[in-house]
Amino acid sequence: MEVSSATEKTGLGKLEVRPEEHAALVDGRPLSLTVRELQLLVTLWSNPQRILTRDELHTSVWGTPPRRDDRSVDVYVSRLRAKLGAALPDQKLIYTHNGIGYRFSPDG
Amino acid sequence: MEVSSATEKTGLGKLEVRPEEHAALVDGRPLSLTVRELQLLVTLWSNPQRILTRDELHTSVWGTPPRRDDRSVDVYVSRLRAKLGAALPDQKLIYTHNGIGYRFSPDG
DNA sequence: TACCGCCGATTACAGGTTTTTCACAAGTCG
DNA sequence: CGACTTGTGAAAAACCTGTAATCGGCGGTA
Repeated sequence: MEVSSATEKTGLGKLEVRPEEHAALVDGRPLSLTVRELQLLVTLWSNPQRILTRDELHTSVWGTPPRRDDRSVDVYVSRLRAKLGAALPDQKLIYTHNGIGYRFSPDG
Repeated sequence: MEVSSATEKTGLGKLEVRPEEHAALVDGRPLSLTVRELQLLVTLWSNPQRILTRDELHTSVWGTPPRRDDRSVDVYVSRLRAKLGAALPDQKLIYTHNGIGYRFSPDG
């Protein structure tokens, strides 16, 4: 039985993001992300280890700052987490910073 | 009852594509594909795991980018799926990426 | 402890958009 | 002619999106 070299040691798959190809891949296989989900992932992934505010995220994905009490960012983070979690169990990629926003950290 | 060695374990037949021979075979038996259907299959099959836009697909098969609101690619994907599905039940080969295009993934 | 308010996480839902599929007319070629 | 292919239009189905509603955890306070 063959396992990719990425998984055989760590048990963790590898995430690749390819904005030009409209794709996010886990072990070479594309995830089924919607356009918004991918935009959000690309934004987070482009700023690893950095805490992005909801304002920044909304502006980057939707083009405008969020209206007051807008929860779109949270909802899409949740949807993204669900799909990433299904493809990469045991790997936490998106961290919440209370009162501020979110952070993408590939390493932990 | 005899089954080919390819199917006896997995229940799944094997798809071969031979562009030079203008043929697509399932367990050695040629599918009855039209020229366009075969061109489309070859294009998809040549780019496994890659999301191809309608533009790319139309350009590859028809030689020119699609006109606005052209749904030819969708229609031929549908026809291709029907024939592949008849020959290879329980095998999903062509995935839709909403708002973008299609992807050929032999493995799942 | 019990209660409350605050936030983020998740689920539900309605509207809109995109894709899928079917039917048909026109074209091809023996 | 007869069988088949091709591209288009349109109805039906599937999916995406944004908002609202619900859930759940945590901290403060009495």
